[in-house]
Amino acid sequence: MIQEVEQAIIDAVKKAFAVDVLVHLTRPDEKFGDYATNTALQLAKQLEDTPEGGPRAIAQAIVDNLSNGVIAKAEIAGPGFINIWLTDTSLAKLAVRQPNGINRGKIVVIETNNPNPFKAIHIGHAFNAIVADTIANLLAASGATVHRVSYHGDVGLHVGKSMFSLLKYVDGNLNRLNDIKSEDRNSFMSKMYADGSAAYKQDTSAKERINELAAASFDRSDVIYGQVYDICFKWSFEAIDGIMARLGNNPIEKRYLESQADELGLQTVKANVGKVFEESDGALVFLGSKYGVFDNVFVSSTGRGLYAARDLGLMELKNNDFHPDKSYVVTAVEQKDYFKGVIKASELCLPDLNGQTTNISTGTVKLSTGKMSSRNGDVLEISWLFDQVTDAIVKQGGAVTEQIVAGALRYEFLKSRIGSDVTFNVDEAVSLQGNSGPYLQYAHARACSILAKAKQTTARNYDDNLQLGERSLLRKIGEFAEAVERSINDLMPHHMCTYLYELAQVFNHFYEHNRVLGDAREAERLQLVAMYTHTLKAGLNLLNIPAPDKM
RNA sequence: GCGCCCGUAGCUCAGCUGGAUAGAGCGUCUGUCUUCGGAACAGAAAGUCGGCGGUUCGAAUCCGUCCGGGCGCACCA
Repeated sequence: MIQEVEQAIIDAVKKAFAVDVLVHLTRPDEKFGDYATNTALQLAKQLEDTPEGGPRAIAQAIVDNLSNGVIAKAEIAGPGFINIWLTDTSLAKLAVRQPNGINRGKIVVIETNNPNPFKAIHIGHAFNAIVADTIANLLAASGATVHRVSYHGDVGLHVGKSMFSLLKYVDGNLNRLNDIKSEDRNSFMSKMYADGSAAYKQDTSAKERINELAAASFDRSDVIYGQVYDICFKWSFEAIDGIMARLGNNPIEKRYLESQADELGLQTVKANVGKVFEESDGALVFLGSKYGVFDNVFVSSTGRGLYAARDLGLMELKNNDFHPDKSYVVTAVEQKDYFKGVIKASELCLPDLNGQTTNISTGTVKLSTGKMSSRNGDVLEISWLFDQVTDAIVKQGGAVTEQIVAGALRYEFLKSRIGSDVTFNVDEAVSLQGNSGPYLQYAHARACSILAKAKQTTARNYDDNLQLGERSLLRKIGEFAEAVERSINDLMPHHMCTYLYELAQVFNHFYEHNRVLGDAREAERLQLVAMYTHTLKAGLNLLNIPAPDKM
């Protein structure tokens, strides 16, 4: 349909001016039609002898030569825009169009969560996980075969810090751990890590001890150490999996651990010393400054592989497991430059993986009180946020369901453009009105309730006789595929949120002003409502937000 | 110091391959309720799009510069 309109304009320009143009259609304000184009304005620049009357005259010539069955009306407006109205039948066809599958046949692997064990899961983790999971959905909607994986730091300094506090707490008696109730474990782990971090900073003997405990995380030969580690490791992943499920994330297919990536990464770095990496102060470093990224240590002077080496190893593991065309890693923006370096290094020593990995960075989640820091224990734990949303629903007088809680949280995190900082406002996250997840869910449930009460389900063709409110709704439904395509092209879920919110607004307006059941146009309107619920649900599904029939 | 990002209504944000009167939500104020679900709808007030300069018929959008804020820059992850 869009191509038909574009072609009609191209043909008209050819007829009137004997030149080829690129036509760019936009979706203008509804009062300006279904599509608009500034082709005449562009043409004014391109044509050597501009006709008398300027862009508006050019637009007139185009409109005069416009002939196409899908266009009902074309008008010239403003400095020379051409506004186009489709026939209602064309609009109805647009409304059932499927998005383009631009990634059909491609294999994609994406990390959809990566909180570290031995630390608390906070809202920053939730934010990243929700964004990554939704991007995975978008990739799947574009036709790709998507493999969801996760990656976690199970070894290293942060483990040493937590183990320092944990071993002190346990003091040889494992029952002390077993006494901690499951709902308290996340904050317990958070405290253990924060205490360990503080000790590391303040106390040099503690620092030495923590370094030993960090090294011990690789072999875990000490019996008590191993037992405490295993218990807390299990707790951590129970918490991670539970929270990811509560957030509505799809399950992962494979979990990677840093301890698994370590050996491969270390080998790769060592095999490329002299070519890609150089020795410096006993460490193996990548001199990224030669390539416009910063210098970074991959292997420490003690010979241990660091985070960067493990990321290299992880790339190889993923490649061996899935042979993907693309691999996405969603991280906080703090790691943006770091990833540029790792990706650059990987291009040099793993040429087969060239162009495979893309780092998508999400903005920093900040609190109104300042930046979150898990080192200081200054974080908003995700369970606390679940409770806040639950309370807000109760206050509203609604029935609390996991679907609404998850919907509220997901939508809040997805509705703004990814990449820039997010100042996290709890009151707004918890809001159920206006531009929010529950608003959309409600708008869905309400429409479903009309359909449930309807007796007839006759399908109708729209013979270019739609009433105003009906046409507005159909027009908006017809933008669905474009919204999906926009989201996929940019890998930006917020485009979908914006569209769905507008769609629900148009429906709510329609709902207030047009009686469906018992009206003379019941059949036509019922069909519209059915198309609307179908579209809204499809959009919410893309965001992994449940669309309940009742709430 | 070097590099990257951000600055749009009181608050939180859309809009950025340049285009029509810069749009939402929250908050504030005013309405709608014998009708399909009021988590709704209708309306009002609120903006030098950080400042200045440039490119252009046309700039929130592109370029330069300054101011303000954030992040990153060698053995943490």
